[in-house]
Amino acid sequence: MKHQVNSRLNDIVSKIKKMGYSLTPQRLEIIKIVSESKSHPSAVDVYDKLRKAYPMISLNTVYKNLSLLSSIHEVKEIRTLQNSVHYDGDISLHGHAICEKCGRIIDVKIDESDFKGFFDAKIKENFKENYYINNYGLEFYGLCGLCYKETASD
Amino acid sequence: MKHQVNSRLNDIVSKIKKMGYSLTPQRLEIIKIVSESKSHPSAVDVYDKLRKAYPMISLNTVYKNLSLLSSIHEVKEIRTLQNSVHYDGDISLHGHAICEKCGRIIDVKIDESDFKGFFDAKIKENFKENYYINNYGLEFYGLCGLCYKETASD
DNA sequence: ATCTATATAATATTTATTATTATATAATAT
DNA sequence: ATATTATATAATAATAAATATTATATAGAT
Ligand SMILES: [Mn+2]
Ligand SMILES: [Mn+2]
Ligand SMILES: [Zn+2]
Ligand SMILES: [Zn+2]
Repeated sequence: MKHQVNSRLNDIVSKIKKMGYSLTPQRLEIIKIVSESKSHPSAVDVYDKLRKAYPMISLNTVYKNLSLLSSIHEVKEIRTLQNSVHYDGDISLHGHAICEKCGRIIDVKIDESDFKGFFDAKIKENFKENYYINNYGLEFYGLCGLCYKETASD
Repeated sequence: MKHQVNSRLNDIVSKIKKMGYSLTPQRLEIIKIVSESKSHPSAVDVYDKLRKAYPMISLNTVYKNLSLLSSIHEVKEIRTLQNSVHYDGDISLHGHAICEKCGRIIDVKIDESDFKGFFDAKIKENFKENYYINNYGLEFYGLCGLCYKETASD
């Protein structure tokens, strides 16, 4: 719902400002696109959307800003098997189902209690000392609904 | 121990043959290297090791064979944040801790009961119909022991 | 031994990403 | 407001991993 999207946007924007980065129109637009998207776009996908509002935008600028957002942990990078990086504006706890054929990425719900019961336990038993974990990834590779149907009908 | 490594090698070799692929010396050597390695090598890493025995080996051949092994699910591809593909000859159930600074990949133990309790449950509740999962990924991103120490002493 | 299919090697090309540099704009101070 | 400075953007060039192409070599089959 709109309300949540906006608060997410505000969170990112205020973090950007607090950390001393300037808020340019291009940067704001990139933040909007990536935070509102549900489709895990690549840098080029973001670039293509941007060009409507900013026809002169440089792809480099997109990469720079997505890297910035990633470095402050406001977007998550996802790597599919067709080896380009995709960006997720939803940094909440969840996993991904990645289609090995078409590359489509869809969200997989994980709730907090699952996390406590599994990830947290794994971290505790595997990384006792001198190891700092600040992120996790959970992926299910296979065939998405569409590609599954195609394969079945061969 | 040696015995297990050899049976693993035999498994792959017989699968290769059964599927109708020919077993060339180069291919055998690549299978040996990747199935015996514990360090999750990249294609170039494998290439460099190969050159001792086969100075004329082509990098393309390495890529082709690693892709082949991946396609028959006898090696797993791993992507680090520095965006090159690494190969894991150990296809048993386990996760990876990936260092965001140096890219080092180390194994994280998961036992079968954990898997049943978590992955399997997630698969069942998220992918009811028309979705085929044949692989999973579990990663912990952070700083490895060495990089952690470095950062701490800054 | 010959034939045919497949694998390899050498080379060229593609594609995603990063680096460089010049220009423009935002934040800040005057 | 204007000038100053630091940062961001745009245009361009460079890098590096992976893939495609083609010719040669080799494995497996006849
Ligand atoms: Mn997501
Ligand atoms: Mn491993
Ligand atoms: Zn698909
Ligand atoms: Zn490290």
